[in-house]
Parts: sequence; structure tokens; C-alpha cells
Amino acid sequence: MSIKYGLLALLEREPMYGYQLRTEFERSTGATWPLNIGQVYTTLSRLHRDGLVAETGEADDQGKVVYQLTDAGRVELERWFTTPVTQDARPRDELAIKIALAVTTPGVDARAVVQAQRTATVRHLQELTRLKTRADDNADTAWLLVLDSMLFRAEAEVRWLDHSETRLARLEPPPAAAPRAPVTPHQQEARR
Amino acid sequence: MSIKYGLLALLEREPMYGYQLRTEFERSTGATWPLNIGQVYTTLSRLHRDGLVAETGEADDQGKVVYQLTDAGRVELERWFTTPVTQDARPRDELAIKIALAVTTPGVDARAVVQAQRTATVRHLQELTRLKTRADDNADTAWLLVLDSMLFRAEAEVRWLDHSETRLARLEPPPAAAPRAPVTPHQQEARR
DNA sequence: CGACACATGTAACACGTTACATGATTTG
DNA sequence: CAAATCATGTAACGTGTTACATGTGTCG
Repeated sequence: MSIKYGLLALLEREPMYGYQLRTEFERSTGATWPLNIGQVYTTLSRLHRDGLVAETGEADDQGKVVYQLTDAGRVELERWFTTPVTQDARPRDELAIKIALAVTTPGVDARAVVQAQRTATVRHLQELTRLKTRADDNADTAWLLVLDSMLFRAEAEVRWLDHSETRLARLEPPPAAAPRAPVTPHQQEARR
Repeated sequence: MSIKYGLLALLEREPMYGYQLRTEFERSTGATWPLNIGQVYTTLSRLHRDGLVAETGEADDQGKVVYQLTDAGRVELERWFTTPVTQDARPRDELAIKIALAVTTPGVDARAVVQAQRTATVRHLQELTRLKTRADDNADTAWLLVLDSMLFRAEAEVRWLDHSETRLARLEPPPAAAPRAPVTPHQQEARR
């Protein structure tokens, strides 16, 4: 869905051909989400089928097929921009599902899963921070916004993972620390 | 991808049939991401095709087809739990793309887009908070974790939107406040 | 010339959603 | 009995990824 409207938005700036659309999309979002060129063409053909874009005349001398927005396309784009992204339109959060199911899956140490993810997310966070310090000079607003978005998200994810660790620690005593009372049969069962 | 492993995780708890898998999945994640029953069956058939699950004998007297994990399925599930979710495995963020493109799309007031989204997200945040106060009593750890995940995310999103608003305000003076110098032709062009 | 970037497209497949068809069981 | 819930499946379609086929232009 994002691609479809992304292409429409780019075409609102000016008519473009497929290859150019990919380049511009990746430039605007800082190559955060690389866009497969094949998808550009299939999406364009669907947009054309649905009357949201049209070719500006036939393929030019080098075989480039330039597309432009139709009025219907402009209406659809306007609708996209004025309608907020709702929760039920978002994809399932694989991480949340993973942690949630780790808690009740036998043989799985949920806290280890949380810790492994935390390490990976912190590493990602550092990479983002590094990118940001280098990006502040050139300053392409769109790319900076995307970068901030990912930073805020990653920070929130780390906080959530820490919060989850705490919550899990309250359920189950920490694994092998100072000498403690022996585990009960029930706890052993729950741990496998 | 999340569903595939979600089903494997549930089957690690105990063998189940399709309908039951949907019920358990929605219970574990607090009905946050409703799971289409059709998808359960198609996913199960793919998992069966790939040798990750197997029927426990033929359909029972009521026609229920119970599935269980195979050894290969257990290995795959273990792999999922021990491998962190990486950034490039995540879907594109429609909101980030929308705001990023709003900035450079002619005729679109990026700040209005940000504001509209903020309202929607804050509303969602309130709904989540309401859910949480009511959920703390019953206390299903998995569902609480998912709820927290969504809370942390929504909070981060609001912060990012505010941050974006600030960034955008630095680019373009606020629309119609105290008397100011008239807009230049260039600014009018940029705004449509 | 050979490699690489530019440029368009198709095929196959995975995943997700919606809608439909079909029947058994439960319950007001 | 009628309606709702339980239960299994299929068909059609949208979207996304990967890989392949094909050709032009440029530059070392």
C-alpha cells in the first residue's frame, strides 16, 4: 500500500518513468526501504489499470515510458494524505508476537529472547545515531524525518524490551544467581 | 511470516486444529491483530507441505484435523526464537513514508498531515491506556506485553510527530498567525 | 570490447484479506 | 426450529520478493 501512494506522490511532483521513480523513492526515504524495481513496474501497471496514472504519450526514443497522475489519481493521493494511518491498517508486529508467544511456549526462555533482541536493537540504534550525525550536514528534510522515525521507534523498542524483562523477572526468578531455595516441581515443569 | 511461526509456537504447546489455533492466537495477543480463519488453513497446508507440521492421524469423528509439530518444525521454531528481528525484515513504515513525501509533494500541507495523524494516534493511545487499566486485573502476561508494546510505540509516534512538527516549523513559517510580511511569489508557488 | 549502470518488463511464488460454500453442534 | 457458533476448506485478488530475460548507453 505504501508503494502505491509513494509512486502517486512522486508523480504529483512531476511526470516520471519507472526507473526514476525507484531512484527518487529511495532518495526521499534515505534508502531505508530499498524498492525493488520489478515492483515499480507491476505497481505502475496496476495504477494504470485503475486509471490513477497515464502515460504521457508513447515510449520515448530511449524506450522510457513516462507516467503522470490522472485526476482520479490526484483525488486518491489527496485522500491518502488527509486520512491518518489507523491501527488496524498496520501490519502485525512480529516482535511483539514473538515475545508474547515465547512466554508460554515450553522449552523457550523468554528472557533470553528479550535479551537477544535488545542487543540487536541497540546495535541498530547505534547505527542510526551514526547515520544521523553524518546526515545533519547535507540535510534532506524527508530523509531526516525518516531517520528520526526509526530512531524514536528503536528507542521505544529498547524501553519496551527492558520493561518486558522486568515484567518477566517478576514472574520467574532469575536463572542461577546467588544461592536460593530449590525450584519447586511446578517451576521445573514450567521450564522443561 | 509472523503467523507461520505463531502457529508453530502454539503447536509446540500442544497439538491443535485450525479453528482452535485462531482462538489461541487471538487470546495470546489480546485480539490486537485478528487472525483470519482462512489464513490459518492455508498457512497450515503450507506448513504441512514444507514438513513442519503433520496431522495426528486422520480427521477425528467431528471432522477436526489436529496438527502437531514435526522435528523439522521444532528446529524452525527454535531458529525463530533465537534469531532477533532485524530491521530489513520489517515492513515499510507507511506513516514515515507518508510524512516524508508530504514534505516535497506540491499542494500538500505536511504540517496538517502531521497534526491529523497526531490526533488519531493520541486517540489510539487513550484507548490503549483505557484497555490497560482494565486489563491489569485479569493479567495474562502475553497480552499485557503486547499491550505495552503498542503503548510504547504509540507514545514514541506522538513524540516523533511533535518532533516533526518542530522540524517543519523551522522550514516554513506557521500559517496565518500574527501579522507578518506578505508571502513571496516563490512561497505561494511552493504552497499552491 | 567488456563491464557496468540504465531501463523495461515477466514469471513464479509467498503472504495476507475477503468472500463464499458447506456442514455439524449448540442454544434460545 | 432458527440462529449462532464451531469447524473446514476454496477462490479470487492485492501486494511484496526474487529471479530471469532483454536491450541500450557509457566509459575504461
